[in-house]
Amino acid sequence: MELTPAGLLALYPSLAALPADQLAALCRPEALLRLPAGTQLFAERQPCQGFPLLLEGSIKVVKTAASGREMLLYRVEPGESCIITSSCLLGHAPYTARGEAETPITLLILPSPVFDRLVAEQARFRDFVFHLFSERLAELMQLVEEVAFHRLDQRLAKLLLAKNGDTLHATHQQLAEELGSVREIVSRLLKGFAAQGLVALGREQIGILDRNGLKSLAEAAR
Amino acid sequence: MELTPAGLLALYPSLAALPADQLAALCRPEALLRLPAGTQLFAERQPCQGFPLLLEGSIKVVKTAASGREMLLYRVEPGESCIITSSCLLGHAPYTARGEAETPITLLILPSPVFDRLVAEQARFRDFVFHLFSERLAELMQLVEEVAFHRLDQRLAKLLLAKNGDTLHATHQQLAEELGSVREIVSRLLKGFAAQGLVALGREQIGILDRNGLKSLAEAAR
DNA sequence: AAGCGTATGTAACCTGGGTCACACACCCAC
DNA sequence: GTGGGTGTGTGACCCAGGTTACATACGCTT
Repeated sequence: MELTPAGLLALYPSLAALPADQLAALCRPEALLRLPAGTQLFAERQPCQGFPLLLEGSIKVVKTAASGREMLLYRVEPGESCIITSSCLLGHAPYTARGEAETPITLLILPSPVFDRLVAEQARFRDFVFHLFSERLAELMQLVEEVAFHRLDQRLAKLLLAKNGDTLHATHQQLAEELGSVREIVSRLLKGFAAQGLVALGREQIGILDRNGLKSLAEAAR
Repeated sequence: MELTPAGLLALYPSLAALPADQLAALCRPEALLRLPAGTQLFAERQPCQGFPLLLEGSIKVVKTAASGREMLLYRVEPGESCIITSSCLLGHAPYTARGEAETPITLLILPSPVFDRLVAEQARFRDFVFHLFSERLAELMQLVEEVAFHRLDQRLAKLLLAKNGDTLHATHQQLAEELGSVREIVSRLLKGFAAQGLVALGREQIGILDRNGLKSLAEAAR
């Protein structure tokens, strides 16, 4: 991808206040960081030297249990920032989660001084950063509720609905890892869904047959 | 409580950069908000008109399930801010959790303009705010892990250990609500702890007999 | 002391979901 | 073809924890 100032602003309108020359400087190809899928982003807690903006691809943030089971905390998509990475910069908190590139990704690292100046001078950029934080907080609070109070079939149904498109490509193992469960259970539940005509199962793919059915299952009282 | 500038700074050193007169203005008794225990802070999502600093008391932030079961997400203590409240200000995110004064509390609301100016001009205050956010994020991520992967006895043991002091005053119901469980289970587990000589049970109180024992239980592989 | 409200004990039972141990089934490379 | 890797189906079993339904027990008021 060629990154143009206009393209950058389209993803990050809150950068609008940067002078044109600095914007151009950020867009130089050397400023971009391209990493292959599977890269571990902050497992090794290397000190991050800036505020990362995700331009392309997707990052998943994951907790790993002692047993080896995994669970997705959230994803970072283009237009967002991997605030968790920046948090070690901003908040000096040690994080225990793992960040991993789900796809090949392109990052733009806002150097610390640039970030500091933007936050200090640009109310709009500040709002953007605060917004990122509070979105994540809200998401995590929601996740706690779901894990603590909702049954797995409901969470699975919700997960299926969240993927847009009629058919979705994922292994049962991958779904289990998003939910913090194990493959067998996901298979069992999916079989149940299929028996109710909610989905059609195939190797590495799941066809959504009845969105409304799934939705009502996901929202059922208990 | 009489609030003096020195007292305020002791709790919130990051306010050090405020000019003396403004600091004094914040400390006027009229600026303080005193609320009785049990006050609902942002259930009704009244728009918050500033950034709240907690001076005295403690606030609990709680999720309530459809079934009526509750679960503590985190507490806000003096020296912190109820960022979640401020988040609706900063991030415009709708929150679904409930905030409640656990004890009588004293709040100081930083008016929006003062907050904005501090964040814009004072790197130290900015750091403080970012730090609050990232602490909460880390805590919530930890909580997700515990709820998803740890058994209740381990979480209960950890909870008991977290309270300092040898004996702790709480009903089983209250402990259950912190954990997102129910009274009977907490009673059952506590009975087990007592049988192992880890705790001594009494009406509305629990004596910690063997901290190390509890600790090793809390950290056991599974 | 009678009576009520609140905290606790506790047993029987149920169920969701995790574990184990397989059997297949598909796909691709050789 | 054939054989191995990767995904899936499935049944038997187990266990943590939630539900229901009580029985006490303690402490307070009247």
